[in-house]
Amino acid sequence: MEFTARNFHLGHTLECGQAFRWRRLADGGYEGVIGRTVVHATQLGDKLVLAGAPAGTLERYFQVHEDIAAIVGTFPDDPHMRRAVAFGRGMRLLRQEPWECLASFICSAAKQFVQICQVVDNLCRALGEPFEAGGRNEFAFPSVEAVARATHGQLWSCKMGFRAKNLLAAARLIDSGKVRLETITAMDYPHAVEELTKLPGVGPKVADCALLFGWGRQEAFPIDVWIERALRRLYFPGKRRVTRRQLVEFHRSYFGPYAGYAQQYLFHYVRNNPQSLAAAPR
DNA sequence: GCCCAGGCCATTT
DNA sequence: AAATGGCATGGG
Repeated sequence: MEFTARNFHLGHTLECGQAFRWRRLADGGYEGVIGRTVVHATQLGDKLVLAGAPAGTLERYFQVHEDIAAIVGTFPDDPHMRRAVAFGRGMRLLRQEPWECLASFICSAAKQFVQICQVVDNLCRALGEPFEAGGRNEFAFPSVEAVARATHGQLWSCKMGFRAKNLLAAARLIDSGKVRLETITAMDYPHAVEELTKLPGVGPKVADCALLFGWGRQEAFPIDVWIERALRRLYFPGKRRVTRRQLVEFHRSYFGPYAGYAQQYLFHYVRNNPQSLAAAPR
């Protein structure tokens, strides 16, 4: 499957920390699992070659239709966002399967990207549906039911530590119908957050990640330690006692209709350029 | 050994 | 509303 996609940067897209099942191959391409398929992705300029899954699946997952230039054009025009956009040019948000995204981010709390990938891989090998691809055994991301029926010990052995009991309890709440992920789509943003945060291990940050990367909700603006640092040091330089509430008010009024996108560009930038936070540039 | 990592939660001020 | 400590694990 071949697409012509302008303003598309596969590397930034797959390595900016939004998805955890991709690995970079020696030839510069990427390989990852979407549903029950292994997908191979490579890029040469505007030419994007995606193989291994039906075209519709790939178009949706990679959001091929999105006009990144137009989205980036809505960002506030300030020095920090200009640098973030210059650094991550072509990065786009994926549309992941909501449960997989939610469960992965439950496992992400206070862990680094590489570690999260390892835990997610452990989880898939332990509880995911096996399938064969290219002569190799691969594993789908485990279903809600598979996780709900697992034992605490099985999750524990995936090296997710204290997150194990949260993931197990969350899967059981969803499996029993007490929290219904299918209802999230129709909810407005505040209700969606309220519903997701009923799940143990899901606070505002994890809920925002799931809503942004799984449900495509642009109002979602995950505030992790890096984004909090970025907001404070870049947009409130030198000010003491900036409250959480002020940060939320600021980002909701400042970043525009694609705030979630802006957040990801900023995150990717500061995460890979820590010096950008050392002394606030003007 | 220490500190921190794409947090959350209960408890305390 | 904000601070604090606990919760597991691994890397610098």
